[in-house]
Amino acid sequence: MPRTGRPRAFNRDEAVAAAMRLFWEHGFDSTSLAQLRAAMGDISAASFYAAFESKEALFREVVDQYIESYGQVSESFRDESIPPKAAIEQGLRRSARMQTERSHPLGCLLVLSAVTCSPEQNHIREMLAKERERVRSWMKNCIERAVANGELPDSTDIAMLVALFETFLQGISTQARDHVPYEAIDAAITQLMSVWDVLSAKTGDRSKI
Amino acid sequence: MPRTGRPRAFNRDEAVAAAMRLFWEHGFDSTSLAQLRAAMGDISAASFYAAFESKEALFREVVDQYIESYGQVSESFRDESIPPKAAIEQGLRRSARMQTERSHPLGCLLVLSAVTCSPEQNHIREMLAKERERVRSWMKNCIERAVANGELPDSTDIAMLVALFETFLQGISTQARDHVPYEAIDAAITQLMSVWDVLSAKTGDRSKI
DNA sequence: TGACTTCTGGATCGATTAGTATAAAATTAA
DNA sequence: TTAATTTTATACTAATCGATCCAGAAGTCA
Repeated sequence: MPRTGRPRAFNRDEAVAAAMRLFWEHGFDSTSLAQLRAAMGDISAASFYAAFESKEALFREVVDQYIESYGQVSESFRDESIPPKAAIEQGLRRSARMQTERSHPLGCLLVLSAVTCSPEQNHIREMLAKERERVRSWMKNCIERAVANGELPDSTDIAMLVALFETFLQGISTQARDHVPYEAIDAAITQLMSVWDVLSAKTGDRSKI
Repeated sequence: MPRTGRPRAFNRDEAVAAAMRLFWEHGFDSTSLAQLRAAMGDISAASFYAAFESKEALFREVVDQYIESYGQVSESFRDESIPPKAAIEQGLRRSARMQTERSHPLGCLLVLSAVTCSPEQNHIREMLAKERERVRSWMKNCIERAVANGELPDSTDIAMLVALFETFLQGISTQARDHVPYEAIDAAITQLMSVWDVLSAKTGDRSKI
């Protein structure tokens, strides 16, 4: 926030939002500086590099912004104010809804925008992998909480359940890209959650002993 | 197959296999001609274009080759010689195993190599989307067969079940890239298939009326 | 006003992009 | 041996890549 000097001629936040759209739609590698600058209000290269150090720095900013906005749907997975099963179900439904909205690119930016990239940009890919790992750890904690609560039996294969829900969650991105309607995915979530009941029934049986 | 002329100094099939590795790992856009030529045995640009018209034509050849080799794991979904449930389960398990093998890039080429790309290469993306659509139709036929067989009730929401299994199937690619072990995904498949029993139980109940 | 600070337009950087032109090399067929 | 055919090496396009330089514009502050 400079107090002196010539004021910036474009809105920085809007520019980041426009960049997010492009990275989300086309991925990091396939989004060019020329495209970015055009979408950010036809700003010059000098203006771009003055405001955002580099393409990579802008992308990191976009990822942060994504996590704080659209990515909030994943917060359900670590919401301990609701029961574990409801947390997972809500997280899945909100993710499916968000990723199929037509007001922005389809799918999840964290899954799609650098799942493949050139060897030089491998750290970008790893950065997104770390973000996915964060969500995975929330999911794991959520299921561990269910076991601790007695909702799921002690014998529950936690890694298996994490893989089950995470695989589905990540699959939503490609499904959304393939224009599978929200309603179909939402109905699939309902069905997917029935495995929770299959597992929890075992605890219920044991409690009757 | 030319009968005359100077013989090709490199093995065409091996070159396509090497190109497949690169496209699989880095995606269409992020794989450069220079990388391709280096991996294909340090062939010259002239040799490349003489043997494979263009980067795009090579990619199409790679996709065909992929479908006829690694992609065969999806054939289970349209194998009518085994019951529908077994067909889906086998397709998922084989896909998970293939995609987690370390002898080649992780995940599925059809899902990963052009899920994002530049606007100019959108037809490449659509080409892969069509291939995924083919698999989706096999899955749909498979489930329709189960309904026809009475394995699943007439009331079964087919689009929902297709979405359930397809979302999981496509999610395997990202899971594999994130180094989730095969064992976890395989165990998740076992659990996922339990929803089939939940649904088929309804038919079973009705048959007892 | 003038000093200071920041941003912008425009030209440009070297490197890399996919793809080509040309002619020699290496083969088969006549 | 010669003609026809195909691949090769080498050099080279024009365009684009991300990024930089510099001079001037447009502000704030003393």
